[in-house]
Amino acid sequence: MATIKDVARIANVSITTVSATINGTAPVSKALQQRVWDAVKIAGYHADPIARNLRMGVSKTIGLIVPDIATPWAAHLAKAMQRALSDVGYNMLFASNDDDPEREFREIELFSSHRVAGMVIAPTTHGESYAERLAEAVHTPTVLVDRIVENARFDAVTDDNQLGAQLITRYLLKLGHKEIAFLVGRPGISSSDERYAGFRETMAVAGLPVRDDLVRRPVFRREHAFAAVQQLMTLPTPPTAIACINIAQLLGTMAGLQNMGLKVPDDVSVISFDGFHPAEGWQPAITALTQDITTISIKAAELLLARIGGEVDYGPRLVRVAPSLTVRTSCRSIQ
Amino acid sequence: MATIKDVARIANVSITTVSATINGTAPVSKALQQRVWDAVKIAGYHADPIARNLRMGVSKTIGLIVPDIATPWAAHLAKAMQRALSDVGYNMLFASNDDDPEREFREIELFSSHRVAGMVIAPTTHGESYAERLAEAVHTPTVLVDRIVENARFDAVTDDNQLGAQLITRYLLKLGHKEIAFLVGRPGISSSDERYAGFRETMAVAGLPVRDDLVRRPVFRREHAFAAVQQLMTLPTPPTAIACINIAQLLGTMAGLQNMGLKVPDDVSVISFDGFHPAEGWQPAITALTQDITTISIKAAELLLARIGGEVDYGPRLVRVAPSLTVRTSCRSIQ
DNA sequence: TCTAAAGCACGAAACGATTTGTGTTTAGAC
DNA sequence: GTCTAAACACAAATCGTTTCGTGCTTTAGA
Repeated sequence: MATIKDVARIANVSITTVSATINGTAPVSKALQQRVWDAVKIAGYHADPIARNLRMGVSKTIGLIVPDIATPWAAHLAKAMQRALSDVGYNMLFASNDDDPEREFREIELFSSHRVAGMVIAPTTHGESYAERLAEAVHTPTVLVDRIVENARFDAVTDDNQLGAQLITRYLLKLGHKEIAFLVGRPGISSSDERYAGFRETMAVAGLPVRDDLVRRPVFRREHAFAAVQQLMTLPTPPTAIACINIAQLLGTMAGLQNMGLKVPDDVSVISFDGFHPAEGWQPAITALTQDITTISIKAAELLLARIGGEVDYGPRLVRVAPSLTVRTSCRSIQ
Repeated sequence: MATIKDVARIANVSITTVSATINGTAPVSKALQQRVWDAVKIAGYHADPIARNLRMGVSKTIGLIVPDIATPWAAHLAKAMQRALSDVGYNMLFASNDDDPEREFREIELFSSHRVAGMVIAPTTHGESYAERLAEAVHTPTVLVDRIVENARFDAVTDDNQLGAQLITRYLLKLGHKEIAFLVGRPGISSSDERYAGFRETMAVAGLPVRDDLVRRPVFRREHAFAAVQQLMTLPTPPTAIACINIAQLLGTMAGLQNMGLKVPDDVSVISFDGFHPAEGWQPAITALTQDITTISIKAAELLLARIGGEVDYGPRLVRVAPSLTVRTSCRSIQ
């Protein structure tokens, strides 16, 4: 590969001049600039990012860390993020950690040692004093997405869960549902907590009670939801609708209902906070919130680039992205 | 951060000795080794990968390039690949290119400039003289996955498409289907060609003709499949089963059938080469081939690491991974 | 006891870029 | 026709490693 030295030799100038020309960091006469650029073309020169990185202490790379890259949500985020960032000259490193905080922190360490310019993290938020550990581990511009970390000093982009809960709850109420089962996720996870709180609030506003026996928790794995559904549907007064916090729950719920021979929405309505619709042609089509992952990515990229640019004097920022309710056919009207 | 210099100072030895101790590249007396390791611990030293990379010309990083990271297939591959490689101390860079060869080659360039130790590429295989371009662009150990590039000088891991075609065709025949529609993909894409060839062969072996009007091509986007289905199902003698090469086709097919008010499998059976089953509880559950992505990843990692290790004297290797047929409920027996 | 070989430690030179400090022109003002 | 400041070009230092070449100590064998 051609080095800056080769270019200098071809253009018959010093290395310094080549660098100054390319980066525009110092005045260079028009004539020499031309010679340099010609030489660059001849040599087919591209500055070596590694050497530049070593000298400058920072790279044109962003690290993305998600709990599970194999989920549609994370895959979409990765794609959208990459698009948003490659446009401005960044490339991406990514890592997936199976929701294991230990692996997560190892990945942060790894990215840091590679001197990434910034990170986007969908945090696991598990383990004790998570916020402190995170603050200690991260020394580079970083924006958190999806889940909220209490007391974190980072910018964050997340769903407007309160709005989401309102949309879902009001929709069910409008259809005439009053006995609504709610599957709460892992305690301490912001999305779960906020969604549940929003649900209770909306029910309260409507003057309706929330039956304790219809709230199940913690339910954050398929099997939990599977089991919870069995119990719910054998109650003396079973729910007429089930609200799922996330996809794992939804999958467990559907499997559980099928296992009991119950049909959606004939026997019970199902709604989900986390969009999951395989495609046209499959039944049931789940009525669910749709997250605007593209917007989330763009917002996250904006926040991150601002921090990297260093032209910010504000504290941690929290951006809420509004979800929308996509009505399909998994909820029926009961009058 | 602590540098090797700090460690040397603390241990009161030269930088050379520290490096030799850590990497075991030169003999160091027991006593000094101890001092060095102690100093390493005290300083909390980790060798800077960037500096090492610059000096050695290679990094402990593998690049993964796929057409679309948002597909379940690619997401799984990414995850499995990362698991297989992080175990042996590698980390991953990844990129997604929307099946656009230009972006693909830019990504190869990018990875090369970052001096990745090797690459795993699910090639787009589009454009003229693709193999040549690839050979010219890639100068580092690389293994191709999924699609086959004719005349490529790289190791490759791909499905055993012939076996897959046999499994699918025989299964349909066993159920009594004789009028089988086949949606062929983009011409020149190995997986598509091989699958179609395998289908014809199996039909021939069974002594059955392949009706020309039931073979549709090229069909590689949803809309194509959507349109193809409309035509197929309005033929005087419509097919009793439709075989889809990939997920895009399957989705288009299902949408098309729904659009016509046709039920699967009551009105027509559907089978796919590319596994797609949303989850338990959804209908129809598509009978499809299941690829063993974990095995593919492990094989790819093996081939790649062998090349990186440099202890190989063999030419390009092609590993075929056998798919299995997962029977669900989208095909009915017709007698 | 002497010599050759092996073992061990180190200084210095890479790797390929950016940046600092220094010196040399050139242009404009008086 | 000086003088001053701005413009311009360059050599050398630097980032944190690995590695080559050199020389000093041992140790083993004759």
